[in-house]
Amino acid sequence: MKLKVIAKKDNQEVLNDVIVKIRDLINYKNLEPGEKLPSERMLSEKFGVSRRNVREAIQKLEFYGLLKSIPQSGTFVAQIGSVGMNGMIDGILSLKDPDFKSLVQTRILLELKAARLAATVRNTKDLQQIKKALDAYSEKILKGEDGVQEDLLFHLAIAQASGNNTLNSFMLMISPEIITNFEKYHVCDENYSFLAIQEHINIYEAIKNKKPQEAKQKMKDHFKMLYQYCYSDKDK
Amino acid sequence: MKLKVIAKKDNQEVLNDVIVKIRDLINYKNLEPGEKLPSERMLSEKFGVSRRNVREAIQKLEFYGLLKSIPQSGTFVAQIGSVGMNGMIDGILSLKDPDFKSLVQTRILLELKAARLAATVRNTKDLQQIKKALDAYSEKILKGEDGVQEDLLFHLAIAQASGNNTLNSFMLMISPEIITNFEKYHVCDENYSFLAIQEHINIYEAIKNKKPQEAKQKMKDHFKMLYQYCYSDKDK
DNA sequence: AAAATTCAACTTGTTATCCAGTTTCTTAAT
DNA sequence: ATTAAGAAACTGGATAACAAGTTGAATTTT
Repeated sequence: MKLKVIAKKDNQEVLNDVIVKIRDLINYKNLEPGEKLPSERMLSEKFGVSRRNVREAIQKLEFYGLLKSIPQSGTFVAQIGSVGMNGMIDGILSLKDPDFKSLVQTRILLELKAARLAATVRNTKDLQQIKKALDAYSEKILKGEDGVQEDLLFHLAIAQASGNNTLNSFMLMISPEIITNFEKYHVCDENYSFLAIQEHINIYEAIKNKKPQEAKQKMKDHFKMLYQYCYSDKDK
Repeated sequence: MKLKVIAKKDNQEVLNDVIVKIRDLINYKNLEPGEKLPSERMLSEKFGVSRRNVREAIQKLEFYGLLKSIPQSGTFVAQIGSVGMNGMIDGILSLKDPDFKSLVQTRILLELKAARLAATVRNTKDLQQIKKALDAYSEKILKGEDGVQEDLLFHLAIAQASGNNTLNSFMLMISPEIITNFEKYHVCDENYSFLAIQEHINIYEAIKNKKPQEAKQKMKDHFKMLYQYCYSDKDK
């Protein structure tokens, strides 16, 4: 009979609803940067949702830097005016889950930069970490085993060596998705993995010798196969 | 007298502690991808922290794709092996708040790519949005007002037009930090803002005419001043 | 004996309650 | 009238209790 047609909105939907309502409230009340929002309790009552839902919405907006919660005091509008606030919330609401193609595209972008930066500012400890990951990968592949994880760590070590926090954290965010997709599509077959060892060595050497442009180029070579692979047939 | 020296660890610290303990537990128990962690209650008891702290840690690890919580069932290790898991958690724990320099560096990187992509795949609606933001910015500046937010929306519209979800969400993440820093350091003085109008127009035209390389170059020109500005004196 | 079923013990997610500071309004003293 | 002190009401955060649903073993049926 399915009488529950109306019932039980998805949690994601109610979260977005609350975000919209908070946005509308800020607009309606003309709340300016630094001003205080009504308390969580009042909002939950006004919106007809649980306080938990309100908290989730606030935390999400806090993640994107639009609100700022202060314990035992209140939740405040960040130093972003009405125009920016509305534009950003629209953007946040229309965000879709990333597709594999966009992931790879962005990953390559980040990694080329990371390689160049790492070759410029890397310190001795960074280099050791990269070398360690490189050796671990080689060992795995030469034993005929799967080296997806060691491959990832090699790239993460380079991101870390880049000294760019933002870039590094972005790399960490996309890493799991990359791994699972790689394993799903079996991107790294045996031939590829074996060739990749030398490519890794090339990248490592360039970083070691502090040659930014070369590091970038070697990384580009490394991704060439991946790029073609992803854009040939596996791109859905 | 300050007898509370030992007391009240920072919330961030206890969160990281719990993450470390979860990592150690996974290692100690040799939990493999797909296997189930002990329940939140058991973990909170074992670790001597509240269940809330455990939930926070799990949610953070879930954000980075390392765990997966399933309602009324349990929390499971993602399809990432021990090596990758440990490496990523180390990376997550050693993440520092991004500095302004790394933000700008990364922003420029993302925006050059976004401009190129937008010029390739933009549709009519995307273009309208960009135009709208462009006009709003011009209007503000010509009235002698501050246009930081409208400037941001212009760039966000391009990121959206790029069709790259990952890139777009990264742009949204760094936007508020960019805005507040800009306003703090008064990056956009009147002269700069006025010149920026023409630069925006140049970028828009290139995207409109579907000329990727030109779009990238115009974006680069646009950032030239910003780049120099940030790397001259304001770089702490 | 094997398969289907029931039920009790656990699981996460949600709601309600409590807590430790903050803020603000009242009140009293100067 | 002004200011300072104090208490009461509020606030976000932490904790505890509850609900909804899954799992798996014990039990019944075929």
